[in-house]
Amino acid sequence: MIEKIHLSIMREINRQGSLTAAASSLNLTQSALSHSIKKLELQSGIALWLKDGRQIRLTEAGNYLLEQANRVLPQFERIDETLRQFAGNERGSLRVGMECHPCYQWLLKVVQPFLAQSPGVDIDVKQRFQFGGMAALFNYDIDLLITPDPILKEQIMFEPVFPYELVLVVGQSNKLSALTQLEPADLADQTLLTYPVETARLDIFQQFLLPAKCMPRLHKTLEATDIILQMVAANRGVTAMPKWLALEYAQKLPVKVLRLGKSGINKHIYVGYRKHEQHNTHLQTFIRLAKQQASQITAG
Amino acid sequence: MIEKIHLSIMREINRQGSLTAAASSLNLTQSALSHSIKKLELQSGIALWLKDGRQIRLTEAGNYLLEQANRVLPQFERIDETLRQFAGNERGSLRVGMECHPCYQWLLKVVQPFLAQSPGVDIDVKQRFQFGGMAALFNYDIDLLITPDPILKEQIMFEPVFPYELVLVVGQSNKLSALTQLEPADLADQTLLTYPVETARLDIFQQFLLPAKCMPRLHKTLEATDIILQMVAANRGVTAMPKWLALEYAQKLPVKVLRLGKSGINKHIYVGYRKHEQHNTHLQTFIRLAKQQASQITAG
DNA sequence: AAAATTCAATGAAATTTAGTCATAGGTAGC
DNA sequence: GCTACCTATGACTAAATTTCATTGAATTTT
Repeated sequence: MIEKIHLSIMREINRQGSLTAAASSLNLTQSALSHSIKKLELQSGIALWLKDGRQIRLTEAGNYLLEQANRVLPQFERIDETLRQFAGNERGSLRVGMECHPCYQWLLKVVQPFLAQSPGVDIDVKQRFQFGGMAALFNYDIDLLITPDPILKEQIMFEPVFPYELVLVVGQSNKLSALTQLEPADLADQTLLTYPVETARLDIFQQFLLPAKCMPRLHKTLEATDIILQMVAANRGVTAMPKWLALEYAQKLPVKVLRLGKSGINKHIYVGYRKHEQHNTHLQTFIRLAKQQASQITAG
Repeated sequence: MIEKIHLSIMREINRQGSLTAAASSLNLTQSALSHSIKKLELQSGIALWLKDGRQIRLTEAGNYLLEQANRVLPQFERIDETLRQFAGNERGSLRVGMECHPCYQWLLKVVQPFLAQSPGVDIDVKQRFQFGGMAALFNYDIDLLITPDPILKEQIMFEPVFPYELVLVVGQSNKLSALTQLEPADLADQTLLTYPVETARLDIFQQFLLPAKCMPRLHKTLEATDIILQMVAANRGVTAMPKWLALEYAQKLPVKVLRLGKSGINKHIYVGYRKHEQHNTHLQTFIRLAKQQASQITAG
């Protein structure tokens, strides 16, 4: 069977023009090379060189093997180089899972500087999980989970990166827009618009409506944040979202931002990762950039 | 540096799902494989597998290497297979040199059955030589030389494969067409059409005209046999060619075939090859088919 | 829950392989 | 014919790979 060393030998003898030169170029003695090629020709059962006195000429099979050497060896060199990059943390990918729909805008602002400063590292964002974000983290489907609802587990580490207040957004023509804060009962005659996820994961239900045993008149789900906001602006419903995002929309659309309850619903966005990967460079770079971006938004 | 064995290990562990299974599939002990992968990871400076208890999962770098293994290893398998074909004489190529323009038609009839019976063997025909066919044979530019004029040399072997008579072809409206044979002087008022090669290699000059110190009225050269014959048929000149070929044309065109001199010019086509290659299978196959084809033409 | 089974890791020993050394036989150029 | 250079070969050595024997750990079976 042909081995990589055989291809190297073919190439080097061809480059150098003689066994002796090729041998020293391969850091071998001439003797070693002579033994090697003899064995190679014996094993493959075919002459690769015609040796006429001290001049060496490739046979047809030898020429074929040389061509293959010139084709295959660069592939090995490329593999070596790429592995070196992996080892030097200059290459890799970070698979980010998102359990926080409105965070998408913010994530984009983290991804951009990350890609800029780590040219060899790719980012993949996943938003749908068959068994939830935690399971995805456990199963190595993702490396980082962005979620407002961390589940404490032994092998997973969570860090808060972004404090936010969940607020209600209503159209300016909505009767609620007269208020600055509201109580659960105020939603009894409203249409609530949310992302299409289980109510167990919607804080407006878990932390506001359910404790007060209230429900909105209607609950509709929509995929896209922009469309939800358009609906709210047209007074076709109300929605809950992080204050920083709501304020951004309030600049462009006729909507108003209301506090939920007296002290507001205050939450954090967390990033979670496998504990034993806490020293992963890409992971930490990403988290650092995430916190940085978050503080800019919070401050602004 | 990554070696072929490393790629094989990556692929086999992935295929088999465990070290133990991969080891036996590679005809190694589990221990050997364990040592190998440890060394590989140590050398490359990067973990290729995440080992959680007894279950093995590829890291990102490992997955990359696996992909490369699945890409590169088949190339080695292909190389092995091709070399095996070379060794078994099922592959190769025969570079045929031609110093006999009109033989081209005949050569085609030899090439066809050759290619049919040696599917792995290619034929390359060369007709132009910087320093002549013999030099090409010496320099390994060709493996076989087809020529009517063998030059006897120590290391080159020639065999006659095809006896032929050189005849003159004239148009039916040419005054010479009344004859059945002619003398050198008869060409004194004729235009002679030949291939564009040195007169030293044209037998009509060497063996017919020059000994009698005669010359044709005009000597024109043309590349293509078919065009030469068209010219002859239109009585724009006369030409010399092997009788068997001339007779073929005489069936299709208004031309007549004349003997050159009383007993005609009788020649042989020879094949020459390097003596030490006399047992080369492809060479002998070709020569055998050539003789066979020649005898059919001579008989017919 | 205990026992049995399967799998991977490890150190030491054994084996195989590859390489070196020393030398001989050729070829090309002077 | 001399010299320099190249390749081939056999004996020896060093290095690597592989095996053996054993351990510890994770699953599966009973």
